[in-house]
Amino acid sequence: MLANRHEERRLSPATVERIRKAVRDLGYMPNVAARRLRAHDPEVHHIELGILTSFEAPLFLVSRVLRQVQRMADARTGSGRDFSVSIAMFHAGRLREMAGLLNASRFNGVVITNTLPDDDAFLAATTLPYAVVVLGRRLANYSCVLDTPGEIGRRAAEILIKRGCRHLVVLTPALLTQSTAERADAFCTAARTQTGSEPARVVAAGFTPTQGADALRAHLGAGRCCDGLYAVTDGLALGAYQAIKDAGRKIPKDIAVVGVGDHEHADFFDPPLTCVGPSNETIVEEVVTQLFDLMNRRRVKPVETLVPPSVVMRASA
Amino acid sequence: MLANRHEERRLSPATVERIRKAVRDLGYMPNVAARRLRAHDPEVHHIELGILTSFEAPLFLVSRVLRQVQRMADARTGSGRDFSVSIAMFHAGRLREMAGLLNASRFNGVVITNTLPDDDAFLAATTLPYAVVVLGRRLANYSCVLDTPGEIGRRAAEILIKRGCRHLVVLTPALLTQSTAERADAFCTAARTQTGSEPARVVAAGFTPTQGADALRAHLGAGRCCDGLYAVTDGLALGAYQAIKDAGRKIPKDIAVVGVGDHEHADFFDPPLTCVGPSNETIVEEVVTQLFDLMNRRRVKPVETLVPPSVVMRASA
DNA sequence: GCTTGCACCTAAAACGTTTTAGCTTTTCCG
DNA sequence: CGGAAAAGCTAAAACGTTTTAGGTGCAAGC
Repeated sequence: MLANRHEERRLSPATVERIRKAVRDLGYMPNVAARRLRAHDPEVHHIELGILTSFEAPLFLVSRVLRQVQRMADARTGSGRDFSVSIAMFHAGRLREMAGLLNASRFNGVVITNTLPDDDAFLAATTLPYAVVVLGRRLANYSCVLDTPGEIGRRAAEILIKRGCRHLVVLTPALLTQSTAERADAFCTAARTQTGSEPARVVAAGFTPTQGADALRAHLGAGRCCDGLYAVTDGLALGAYQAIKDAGRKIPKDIAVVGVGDHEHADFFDPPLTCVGPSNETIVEEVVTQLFDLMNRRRVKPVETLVPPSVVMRASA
Repeated sequence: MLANRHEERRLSPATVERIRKAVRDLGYMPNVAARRLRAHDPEVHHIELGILTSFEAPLFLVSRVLRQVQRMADARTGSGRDFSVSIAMFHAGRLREMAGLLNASRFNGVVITNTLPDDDAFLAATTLPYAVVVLGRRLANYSCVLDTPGEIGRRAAEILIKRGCRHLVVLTPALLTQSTAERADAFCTAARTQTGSEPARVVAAGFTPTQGADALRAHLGAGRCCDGLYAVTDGLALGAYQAIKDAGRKIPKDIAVVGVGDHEHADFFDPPLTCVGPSNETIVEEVVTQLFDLMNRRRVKPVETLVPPSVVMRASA
């Protein structure tokens, strides 16, 4: 019903009310696609960008990507172009069910992240016919931006070993993504070759601090010795802090801790968390550049970008 | 170009490549609105829901709202309905510039939050012709869900006073939203009437822990006495922790701290943060219920819901 | 009684895409 | 070389909405 334009169309209040009542009675729900099609100015192309992430994953990196995408979009808006940017979520492992992905009727370009193996299989099987950048997974048919989990794990081990730690522990969630698994493996390999002994693997039920604390508490409680910890996620590191303090140990004197820097406030942990992990700044920059390059056809073949890790030494190791 | 259906249409590879080249050369960008209009099954109504927040604001509450909206949407999907849910961001104070809001060509229903006064003025002036729920602001022409900042501030003061604190401080950002301003005022009023003296107001440049730490450090450094602190935002509380510890004081022995519980990990702060603030669980539930009620026309007149504060006593006060 | 202006109604066009059907051309096979 | 199948081309219809244009009826003003 005339998106709110009854005034300039000089409809009488009675008619407006009559229409409104009919709308209510019929339970009418307008079709936004039709409205947009009709309403838009034929001169300007409307471009829809999306950042696709799973419900389960944290939004720290995603929101940084969104902000950067919007910044680029704002810079290019005007002169026949006009962008909408949004975050959409899928149930982990069920990306294929997301409406409008396959028939390209929802986005002109997307950044996809936090996928599970099922999602990766889906993506690998069908090349989506628009601009796609995958963050954190290697898929041959798409442009990907990846951290280097092997190097991350290795450098985390080095930091702890250089401090003199000899009894290492790696704290991981039960469901490993490709990246976290590789980080943990590389950490163990590096530790084994340099100290001669295999680090203990402590497995938490999930990603939350509570789950991390529970897992580590059980490990420490069993009397195992531990003087250096690598947590593959900052949330887990935060839980580990609590378990360590509860056990009466000091960070970093008794147990040094290294995290990955995927938490907004890692430098306000107590003590501030030393991090070896993907360089978020660079990753975001790279992802967004590639997305726009793809849309402008400046690039046609998919590329794979490896972003070297960033190391931030703070007080925890 | 035929959303990836060249195989079943039996186009020769040569033609496909020719078309692809033409597409590239022309810089063609498909119109998703047109595609959707054409592609969708006439039997099923597609409903588009959005959560609108400002770029500057944290996503903690927003992501909880999204998850809850999606849960309701999933439960109602099927039998002629089909939902898409997304987060869209506007530049704080410039909500009016967001494309498709005024002409209702983007969403069938929205939750709006983290608005600034300019945005509120815009909303108050034009009644958007679809389902709208405003979170955290009082606007007569929309359904609103609000916390009770007055009560929050008052109870925060009570907690500190009951502990025996007499030299109170309230830590706020420079740009106050309606809620944070009311919280701080109520805190001061309650403190004044119960202790007889006015709390000190410490103003941080912004919302980040760093800014909070800087502001409080300056205050403590100036030798002012302080034994109880209320931070109107958890981010600020986190910064305050650092400043307090740097000054060699203990929490809560020397300075007790109360936050608001808007941070995901407030119970993993060291010591865990006592919070008096909006009850996120209830707020999210209420917002989403109202959104769906509006869309189903179960409710027609806007309502205003006040959500009483939740108090979580932890170790910091 | 005639004009004027207002409120309302109706029909048709337009937005950009995909699908369908029908027709023409090319290719393949014996 | 004839015929069938494959591939290509073209035109038209459809998706749901808003806008435009044109028309009808009614009241007010001369």
